[in-house]
Amino acid sequence: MSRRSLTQSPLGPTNERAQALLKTLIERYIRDGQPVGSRTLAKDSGMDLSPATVRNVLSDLEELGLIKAPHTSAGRVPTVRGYRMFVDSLLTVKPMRSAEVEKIKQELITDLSTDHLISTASAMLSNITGLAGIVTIPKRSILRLQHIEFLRLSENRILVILVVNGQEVQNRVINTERDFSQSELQQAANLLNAEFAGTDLTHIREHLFVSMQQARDAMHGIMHNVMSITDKVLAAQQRPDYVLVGQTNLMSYAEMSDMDKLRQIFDAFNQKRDILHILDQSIEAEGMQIFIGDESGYQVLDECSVVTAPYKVNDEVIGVLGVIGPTRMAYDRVIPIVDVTAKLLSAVLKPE
Amino acid sequence: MSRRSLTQSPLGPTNERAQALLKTLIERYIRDGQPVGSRTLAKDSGMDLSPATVRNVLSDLEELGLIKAPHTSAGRVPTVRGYRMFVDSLLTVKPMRSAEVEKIKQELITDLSTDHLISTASAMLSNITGLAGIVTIPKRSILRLQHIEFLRLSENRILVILVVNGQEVQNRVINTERDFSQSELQQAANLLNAEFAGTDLTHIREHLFVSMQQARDAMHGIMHNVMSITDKVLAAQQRPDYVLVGQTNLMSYAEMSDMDKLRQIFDAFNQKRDILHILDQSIEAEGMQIFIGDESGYQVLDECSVVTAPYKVNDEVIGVLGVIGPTRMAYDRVIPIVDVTAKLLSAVLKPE
DNA sequence: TATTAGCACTTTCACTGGATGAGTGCTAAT
DNA sequence: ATTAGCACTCATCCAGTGAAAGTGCTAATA
Repeated sequence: MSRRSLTQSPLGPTNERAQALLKTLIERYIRDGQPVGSRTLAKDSGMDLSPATVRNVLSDLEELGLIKAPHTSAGRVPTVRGYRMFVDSLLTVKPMRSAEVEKIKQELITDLSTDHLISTASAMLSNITGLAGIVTIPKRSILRLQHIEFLRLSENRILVILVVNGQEVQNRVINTERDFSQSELQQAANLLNAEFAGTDLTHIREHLFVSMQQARDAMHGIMHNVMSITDKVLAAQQRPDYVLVGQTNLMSYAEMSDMDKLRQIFDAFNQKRDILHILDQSIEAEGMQIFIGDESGYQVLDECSVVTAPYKVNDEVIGVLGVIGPTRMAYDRVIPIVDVTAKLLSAVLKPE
Repeated sequence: MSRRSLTQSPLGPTNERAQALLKTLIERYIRDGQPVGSRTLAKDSGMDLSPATVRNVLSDLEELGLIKAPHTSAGRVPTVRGYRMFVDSLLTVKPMRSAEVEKIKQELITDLSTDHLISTASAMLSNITGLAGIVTIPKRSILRLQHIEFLRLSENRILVILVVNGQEVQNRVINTERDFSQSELQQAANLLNAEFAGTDLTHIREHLFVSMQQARDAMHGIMHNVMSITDKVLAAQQRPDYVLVGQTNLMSYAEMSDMDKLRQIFDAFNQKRDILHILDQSIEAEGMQIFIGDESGYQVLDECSVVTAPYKVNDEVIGVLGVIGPTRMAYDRVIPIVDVTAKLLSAVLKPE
């Protein structure tokens, strides 16, 4: 009995047929969003089976929790578990058309600043997939100081300009208790540049106190305050963030027609907290991740899937990108797109 | 006959009653979004009139194009012209609660950077009105150079850091034909800082060529290239932009329940072009502006109103803020909120 | 023993035809 | 000038109906 064999060896050769049917069912459902019935599936499968036979198989699949029927006389629809099996073992990915790859490549290499690069990548993802594209701001754990500069804005505010990794500039305004003259600041900057140029920011912080001791003796304690300022600057780490493009694409899908639901999703995008948490998991996994429906652990996204891939510099993961769309997205197309885009972005970000 | 007198002197004392009824009708409609009928209006007006009388007046108002009936047996709904008359001459604004004013003030003064200030202002507008808040990035026409700095990133890329107006920092990466050494750049920066600190950027550009002539003679033409770089930098003006907060608020309104419409509006927000054009008009007008429905000239916004006010520094308009919401927004509450927020933001931005 | 034809059954969907209610415009009375 | 009265119009709700789609089960079949 097919029912028992499927349970016993869900991937075994005995059920090739059941799996093939599951596959075509999901492909069909992804294509046009309608529940798929036995008759349609029998035709679509190309397996010369009668609808009745298909029905038996569908019944088994339903019992396994891979598909379900919205109501008695509708066709079947994949469940989260169904999609999971689909992407894990049934999916045949469609490689990207080389024209598309080329397009992304072109767009990315003509870009200069990191910030703009991120936006472009997000836009590319969104455009090509027709879903929402998302790219996190890279968090460089190796922040090699190239140049630091202090600028006196007013009596108790100092602008700190940090150039790191030969690419990025960070501006931070900090408040101080006492007034520093521009020449004092200049001195401090010179010292720091001489001492720490090319060093990782975290290293600088560690060594700062040692240097501070020496400096105090040598320079009448003037540097003491400056150093503590520097420490302040280094402590203020940038909070994680992302660039999201094309959320309006989601509005085209029927499963998002519920305004309340949609609003909750958009609010989650603005909130950023939950979304970032999902993306974080992809950073940790260091590989592609696919969250289907409520697998993400967030109720709001229970009709959404998230496909992510980390991007790296020097073999270190510094960010994540991906797409967000309805659970019935075209995984076979989307997965390579996300994958390739991550690789391309990694390549472009590679320090020269 | 009331019909004729209304046409002849639309603001005359003869029609105080018609105007009062129009006012209460609109107020009522703004309150609960349902077409208002003669019976309800008769009660609401507090004027001791029979529904029949009210009907006659409504008939007149409809003929004047101030209200219209969605269908025969529905009540009346204000037209754009009706809203226009309402805000122009019938509206009694509700001053903000001082607690709210205080809240905005607190939020704004605890903020440091200009960028963050803009975001906060936008968020405040959105929160208090329950609509979408929008604030343009200030465009300072007086960009007084405080400090310029060149940094060699690679053989043909230079990072330019501009500090202007003692507040803002602008980073620009430019590509050059030939390689400049850091010391060359340092020289150039020193020269520029000595010569132009405190000067307006546009002035600098004008005088740059004169200085260039002199410099060429004096410095063997090394400066020539640097100067042209500087010119390049100054030419690249920042493109206008805005911060929009709370677009999801719009999804609560029944008139936005049409997904297509909503999507078009959101797309317009992302496009930015049309929205910026509307905001520009408020810059030029130098005062509060209210665009009701299609008055904005954009089809997508035909069920939206935009209330804007410019904000200034030193009596010069440098940006616009406002809210976007459905045409039936609570103008009496919204108008003072936008007005006050603009004034508060102006105050906070005042250079020290 | 696996497959299939046949059939009764269920449920959605689209449509229909009142019935209801809200609101209007007109007319005639005040 | 105002108002009561009334016929009329539309949207909305509801129940009912028939068609379409699809299922599960049973019995026949290869």
